[in-house]
Amino acid sequence: MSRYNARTVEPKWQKAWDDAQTFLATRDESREKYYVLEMFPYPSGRIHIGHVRNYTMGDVIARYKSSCGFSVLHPMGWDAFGMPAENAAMAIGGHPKEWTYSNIAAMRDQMKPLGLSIDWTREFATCDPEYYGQQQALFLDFMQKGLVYRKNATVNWDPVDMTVLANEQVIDGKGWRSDALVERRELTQWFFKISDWSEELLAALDGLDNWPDKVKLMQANWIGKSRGLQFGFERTDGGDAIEVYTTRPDTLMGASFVGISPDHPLAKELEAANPEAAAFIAECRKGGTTAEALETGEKLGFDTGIKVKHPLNPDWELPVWVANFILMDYGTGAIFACPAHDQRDLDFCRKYDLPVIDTFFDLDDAKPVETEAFVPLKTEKVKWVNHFAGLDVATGEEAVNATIDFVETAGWGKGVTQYRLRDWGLSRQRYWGCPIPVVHCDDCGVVPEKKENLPIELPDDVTFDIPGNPLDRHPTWRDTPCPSCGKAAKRETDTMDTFVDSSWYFARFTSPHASTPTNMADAEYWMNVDQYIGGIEHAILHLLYSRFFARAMVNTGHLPQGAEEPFDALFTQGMVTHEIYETADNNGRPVYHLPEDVRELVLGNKRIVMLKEGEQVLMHGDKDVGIIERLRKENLLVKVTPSAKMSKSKKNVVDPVDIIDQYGADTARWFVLSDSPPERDVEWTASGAEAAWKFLGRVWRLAAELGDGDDTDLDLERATAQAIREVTLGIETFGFNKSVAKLYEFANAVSKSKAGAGAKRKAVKVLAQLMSPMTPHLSEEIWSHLGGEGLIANAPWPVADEALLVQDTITMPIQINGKRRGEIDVSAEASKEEVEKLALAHDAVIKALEGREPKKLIVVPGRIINVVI
RNA sequence: GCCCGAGUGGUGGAAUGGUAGACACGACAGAUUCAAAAUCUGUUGCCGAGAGGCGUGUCGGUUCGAGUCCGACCUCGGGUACCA
Repeated sequence: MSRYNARTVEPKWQKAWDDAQTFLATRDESREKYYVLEMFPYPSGRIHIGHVRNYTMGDVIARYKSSCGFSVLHPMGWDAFGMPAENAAMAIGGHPKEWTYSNIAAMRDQMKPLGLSIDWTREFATCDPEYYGQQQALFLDFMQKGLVYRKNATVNWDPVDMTVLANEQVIDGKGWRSDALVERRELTQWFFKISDWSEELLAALDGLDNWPDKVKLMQANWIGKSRGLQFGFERTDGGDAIEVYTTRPDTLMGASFVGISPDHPLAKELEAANPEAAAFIAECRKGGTTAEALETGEKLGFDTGIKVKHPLNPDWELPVWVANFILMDYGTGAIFACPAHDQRDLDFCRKYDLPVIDTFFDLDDAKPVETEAFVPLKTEKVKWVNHFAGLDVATGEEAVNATIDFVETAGWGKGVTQYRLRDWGLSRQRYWGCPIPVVHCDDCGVVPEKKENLPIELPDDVTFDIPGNPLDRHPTWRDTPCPSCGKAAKRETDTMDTFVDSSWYFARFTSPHASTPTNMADAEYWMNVDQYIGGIEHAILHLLYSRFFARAMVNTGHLPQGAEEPFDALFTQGMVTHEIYETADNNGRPVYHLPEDVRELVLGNKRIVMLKEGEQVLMHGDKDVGIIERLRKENLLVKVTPSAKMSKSKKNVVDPVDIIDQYGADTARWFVLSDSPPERDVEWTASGAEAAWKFLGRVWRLAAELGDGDDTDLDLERATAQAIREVTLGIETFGFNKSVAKLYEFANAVSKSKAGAGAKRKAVKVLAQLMSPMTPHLSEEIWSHLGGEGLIANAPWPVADEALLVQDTITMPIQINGKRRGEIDVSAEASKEEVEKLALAHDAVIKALEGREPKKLIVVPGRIINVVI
């Protein structure tokens, strides 16, 4: 009896699947299709345990659906453009292209041994000219439909490196390399008109029945539909009125000042004319562009000296301030502040000594606002003070509507629906991305490139020794004749946001080598993605952009009608987290280390984590308290920060290759599916892999030691039927951990059963089948050992015998006052009255009643009995 | 700051508003062994000798009955438009 040897068994079955082209996706009109897709990975160079978890889940679905008779599409590719490749080129030399393709090769080599049921003939990388050339064709078609335009937008500008920084590269408002204070600077950028679809993208969320509610809620909040009032404040100096947008027009009587964004046209006028204003606005431009930086930073204001008239009382003048927390992108870039009912406005007014005026109170507590703004829910009734539209007691919602009606009738403002969603800025001043296929001509202006000239390929002869975009300083790449007039002209040097690459790859997989972005017949057959699987971190941007792209592609004839929502069902799996190990460089900035590069020792009750090299600093068997000091001096002492999402930049990643080498792919697969519910984050620890391995060994022995026979066993048949039902249910509801638990139970039941070999044989064959989506190699081996026909991968999914699932007696717990005090066995057909009678005859009930009548007797059929005394 | 989640034994976790802790890890005890590994069997939420009591982040509420529903809070995680 040989031991199960994954090292020889796994490659054997992988070769068998390859030879039989088991996972080749074919457009078979006679069969129903099933498209399962996991979010494709960024080729960082190594797969991590999170990838294994993600792709194993998709593989379980793909293999299960295939067993159920579907024609399955399960592709894989690489989200290959992006900053890390350029960073690597800067840090270690070399070229982003070589770095990326060698990473892809390495990761493919690490993934293949997992035995995933992927159709590798469809593989592509977004940095393949064949792919990004088609993306450029899409861009041109979008452009022709008016879905692309240019406007100014702010970027993070590093004044020392003279380059644009990504938000991630701005640390505490400073450039990551130069350490210089970052400035907000305006650049002309390319945009997709996603805002044309704001209402549509919001409304269509309702139809996404198989998406998690939390994702739909996040997207709805992100789109941020609001109804408010827009009107102008007349200036006392006769200048242009200041248009404001407010979602709380009902608080107009509590207005304290009018605030404008530092990027507001009026602010720019003042900047040119008034040195004090210019100094303040320069101050506002310091720091990064993120909403988080703006919201959490200190709120600063500047009194322009300009006054406006209150629209309801021409004698009431309000000052105009420039305030750094007002966004030019939202509404009109100007607001009025009502400090009594907005905490941020209140803090600002207290700081600059501006008035605070209450406009409404709690129904039974008319307490003036001091340091805490009164901000009840908009659905809560409040008591108004002198409301101009004649309100007394009303909710905020009613008040807003009444106010808009009042103002519209009076004619000095109008109700406006706004969306928070902004157009998608896709320009990046970087090399390693898809070139934007347009040409700048002195005579013709901005001209789209001709489709026959696509792909516009990136030049290979570039260097990364100095900061900035290598395309800008390339000697010849920019030079090209104008596609319109033929005169010498210059190429656009901006490349596309990598979110563009990932916004249509799912469509490209349906026909990955077509000479147009998609092939309609293939797209018609394979779209939509039936099950999309990926991280919750993509809940907003990637998924929203993809929804927009699908609409734009339907609009431009690249996808069929009905593909507007490209993902029928979405599952967001949790992240695999790990502690972060950190030391500091000479400038005190953090340096991160891989888990495999640190060592841990326990000194008394203290856990010390150090770099691997630290072992040399220590003496053999060192228990000295001076260790910490010595390690600190050598900068080998590691600071441990709590678990976070595994990310290459923080280096808190675990290499699954070790587990695969040691135990095999099936163990790794079984391990990542066990225990943790797929949607929840899981803290990675090394223990557990061994347990998975032991279990698989047990299942193998169970099969290998079986004799022959034609006996049957009713208990085993019952257990089999139950296992089929539960495991199937687990797979269909993404409860893989529950399927795994059920399989443990089933395997234990078989191994403990006293039934004959024939009965056990039947049970083990089903066990192998039920395990096959999770541990495909072991299952094939058992299947072939037990004389199963063909590949288990091609065997139809087992069906439970319903008759065996019916129970004739039920155990019902008896509660007394909600606490469990006993149980009774009743027939499944027992009437409520019979159950009541049996319950009242139970010892514990008689004892508790002491001869009295129960106050209440609750019988939930088949469930529980509660006696209330 | 704002939006969205999560919190249950020593650990990962299970539980259509209906027996809290399924299943597994670990630990402990035993069998086997010259011994160990492997394997197998059993015990294992906490307090208590026991009867019993207490237990799902904290506080409050709804209910015959709350891990589950509602309100407030605490902690951790994700997103926050140039990380992917």
